[in-house]
Amino acid sequence: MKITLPDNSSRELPEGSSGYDLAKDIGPGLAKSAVAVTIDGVQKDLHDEIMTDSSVSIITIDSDEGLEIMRHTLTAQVLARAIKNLYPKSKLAIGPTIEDGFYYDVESEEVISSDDLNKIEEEMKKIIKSKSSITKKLVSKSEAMKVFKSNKEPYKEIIINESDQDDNFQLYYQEDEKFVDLCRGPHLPNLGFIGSFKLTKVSGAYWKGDSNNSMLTRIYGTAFNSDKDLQQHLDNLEEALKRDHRKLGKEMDLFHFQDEAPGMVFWHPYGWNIYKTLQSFIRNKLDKNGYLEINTPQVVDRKLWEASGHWDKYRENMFITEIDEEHANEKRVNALKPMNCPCHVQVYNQGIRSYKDLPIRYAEFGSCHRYEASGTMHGLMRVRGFTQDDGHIFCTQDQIESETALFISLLSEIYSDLGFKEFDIKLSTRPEVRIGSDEVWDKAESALENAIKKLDYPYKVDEGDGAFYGPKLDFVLTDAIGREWQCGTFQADFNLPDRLDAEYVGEDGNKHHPVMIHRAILGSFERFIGILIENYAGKLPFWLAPQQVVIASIVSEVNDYAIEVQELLKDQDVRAEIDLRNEKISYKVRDHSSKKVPIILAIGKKEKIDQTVSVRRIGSNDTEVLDLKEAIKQIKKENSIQH
RNA sequence: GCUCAUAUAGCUCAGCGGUAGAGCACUUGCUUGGUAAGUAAGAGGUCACCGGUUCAAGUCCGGUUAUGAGCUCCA
Repeated sequence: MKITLPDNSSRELPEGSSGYDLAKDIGPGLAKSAVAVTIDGVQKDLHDEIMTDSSVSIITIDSDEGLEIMRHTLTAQVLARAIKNLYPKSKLAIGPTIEDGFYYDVESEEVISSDDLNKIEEEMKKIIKSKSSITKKLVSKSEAMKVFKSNKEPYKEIIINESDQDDNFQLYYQEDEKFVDLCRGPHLPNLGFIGSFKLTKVSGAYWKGDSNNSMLTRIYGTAFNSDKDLQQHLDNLEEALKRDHRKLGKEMDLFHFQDEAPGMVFWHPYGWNIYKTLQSFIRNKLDKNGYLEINTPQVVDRKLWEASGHWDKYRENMFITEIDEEHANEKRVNALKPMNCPCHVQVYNQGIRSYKDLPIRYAEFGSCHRYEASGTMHGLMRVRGFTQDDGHIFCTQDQIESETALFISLLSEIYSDLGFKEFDIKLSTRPEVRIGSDEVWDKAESALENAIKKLDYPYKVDEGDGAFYGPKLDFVLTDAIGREWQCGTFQADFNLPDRLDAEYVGEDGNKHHPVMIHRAILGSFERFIGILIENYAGKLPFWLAPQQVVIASIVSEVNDYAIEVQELLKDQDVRAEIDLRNEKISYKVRDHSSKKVPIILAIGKKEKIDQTVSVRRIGSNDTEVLDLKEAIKQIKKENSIQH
């Protein structure tokens, strides 16, 4: 039979040859590092027989595919077996690979906690030491069921039962045949290929990811082909930990949380300073882009939420308020707004709108409250009280495309100014359950799509992921360490204007419902500031930094000069502070460096006499002595780059 | 909301049945020092909250609240 290789060359091999035979035929080095094969695009075990002409490529251990197969074997054959050895009563569920690692879900009567990971790792090492080969048997559905019934593995039975295939269930065994796992394969040919690994954490996870199902114990691990790669990965995790905005927020004295108000931020002066700077930056951009800023109530009668549909669909996430009966002369139920949109429609509805008024772009730094489930909160990233850079555009269907284009260019300008040069766009189209005619959806979807195309941005389409009320665009930015954050959103809405009776008088003299577009660029200030802190590891760009310059005196006799420098900087709207403490300069440098102050100006006798300053920038160990006037000029310039 | 873990001084953490500890930060004294921690002394705690076991509970047990890692959720 004829085997075609990836470089389009071909070889003749006898029928029934395996990938291993092929590798051997090509060269001994390849045979040594081969772990699996791809036959006509499908991954197979290295020793699977090939019966017909096909195109085959060998997967080696050092390839990405090989690494993934190694992780897969590690979890399904080694971790699973180790768990069964240590916890014989446990039931195996599933054990897939994930980015950088793998996990295995098991049901266990005994509690397995992170303290037990060492013990499990040791057991895994014992298993690996055997360097056992891995073989498989192909069995029918009924045989597979029999095997796992006798092994008392109910989750495997469920998996087999729910499968639509009747034959070719793959059972993988190690040499001693004391352990068997059901698996789609492929696996390593033997355990000698297992590299360096570490179990990282243990947590709960629902069977099949459904919160109605029972909670299983999930054991996570990470694995690489070499110790070096593993260490690199662990170092990266540590680096991410160093950037944690909750840790930096404490160190930089930006904000805190406390028990009495879970999920609500107590902003400290420096943190609030970042917030204010960011807000005025956004406000300025919105003003220039035709938005009209408004402000609407926080506490609104349930009647409006009933009319908008939130009372029905969103109530479990709403903070509902009641007025103390003793003091109230009327009983009414209010809710803290979880969204601004219904209130924006109320503003729109005051007065009669003409098609000539459209588009109307309302913006609000809308303070919202949502009752998030307790386990979901996470620092500034997921809170219960937050402020959106929210906006609603009321326009005609024909204006959707031009509004989309305007929005995207505003968004990309803002992201770029904030240091995020690239972002991805995701277009979500009509879901199965939706309102509005197909004709309207056609029009709206193509309006969004055309706008992106004309701006020549790449985008992905997520079929069926739109809201029931209209298609949407999501904007995902990538931070300095490669993590993705969905921030911006642009959602057409055919529903709410109708429900809340928003209308305009058209050219034809008749009343029509406008399209309403919900849009945000940052998402929420709280979350975005969290993202900024982590992206910059606390070292915010000069214009965003809460303390921009600290003037540190080296000896007390120059304190008056330090104050003079501070005043000059303050005159230029620079946030400058002085440090006149009776401490050594190295102490002061350490202190302010750890607080991520962008510029430290050290001042001693020499500087006072020469009317200079010694400039030290965060992230640099060098200092530069500059003429005072020149330094102020430079700092002023730096502060104005983004505005 | 679910699983597991955690909660001790302003911060980071040790203590794990027998009268509460360290480092840093803070206050005071000495020190005026040239770019990431000078030095000595002092002050600082209902050991998250409620209950139980015990002669005796930060310490063991139960509950509550919050936090962390995941899961689920985030029209």
